[in-house]
Amino acid sequence: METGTIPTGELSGGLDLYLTLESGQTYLWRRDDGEMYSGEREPGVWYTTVVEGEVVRVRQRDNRLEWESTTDADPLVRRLLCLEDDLEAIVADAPEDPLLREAYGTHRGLRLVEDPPFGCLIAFICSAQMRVRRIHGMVSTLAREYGDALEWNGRTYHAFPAPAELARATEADLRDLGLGYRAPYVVRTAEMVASGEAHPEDARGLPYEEAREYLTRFVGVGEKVADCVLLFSLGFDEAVPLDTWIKTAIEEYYPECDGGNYAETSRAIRERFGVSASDTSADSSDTSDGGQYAGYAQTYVFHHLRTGE
DNA sequence: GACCAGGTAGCAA
DNA sequence: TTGCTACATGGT
Repeated sequence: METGTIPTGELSGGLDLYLTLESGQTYLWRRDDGEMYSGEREPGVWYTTVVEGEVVRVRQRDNRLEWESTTDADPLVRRLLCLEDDLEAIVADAPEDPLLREAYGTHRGLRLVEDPPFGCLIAFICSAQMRVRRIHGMVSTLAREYGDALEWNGRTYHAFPAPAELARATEADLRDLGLGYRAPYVVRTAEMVASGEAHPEDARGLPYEEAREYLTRFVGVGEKVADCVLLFSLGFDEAVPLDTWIKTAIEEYYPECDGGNYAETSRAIRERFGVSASDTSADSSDTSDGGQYAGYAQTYVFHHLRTGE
């Protein structure tokens, strides 16, 4: 077993592991006490995931992030939890806006995550019309039933299934596991990836809106789920998934951002939530749409409104 | 028993 | 394109 420690005081903007892993961004971690997404914070509890065949466990105690793993997981932990993001600057540069200020101010240390693309894709296909706790339950079930089991330190951990493993399932199988109408979406998308027809990773190099369009080719993936995959897996931190909570926020706080359809509303809210290019770069050759870090704002607002905390 | 949850596919106009 | 509606399931 390899272990390591990362002092969270050295991270810009700090880290709150509980908020980061239980704010509804990721469904690929499991809490040792089984109370993931119970809404109850459990200081010092271990969270585990399996990435690329390696078990990775993390916990936060005092001012340290401790990890243990089957491999040297320091770089992996930093990547999965976006520990290199300059969170202090992201918060400081965020637009002056009452709701954003309140959300950012209330949930210090909440970071984005960078999940493996396939697991993220399937998790958010499952997320349709579903509460976060049940999404986590579904993903855990898929891992238990179809994922590789790893024995380590006397415990069994299940990886999220590879595309080919999940593609072995039938629609009926997944309905029996409680996926409901999402069952055929999961099977067909797994088949698309397993066959090589398309892979969510292929969206990574594209311009943001093209990347979102690319992902909607997967069955069960519309614009909102595509935005989730872009934000929580593929590094598009300008993506703002327009879910029920954000739509409510737009109605109540930013009615002028309602463009009548997803694409236009998305543009407007990214502009509203993001750091404009001129704030972050003196280089006028930056051709991005702007809205940088709008996804951070989205994640804070989502968590803030959903939990009412 | 409604109502709702990190929506999407399929179809009509 | 835009605007319905059906779709599973479990919790409140």
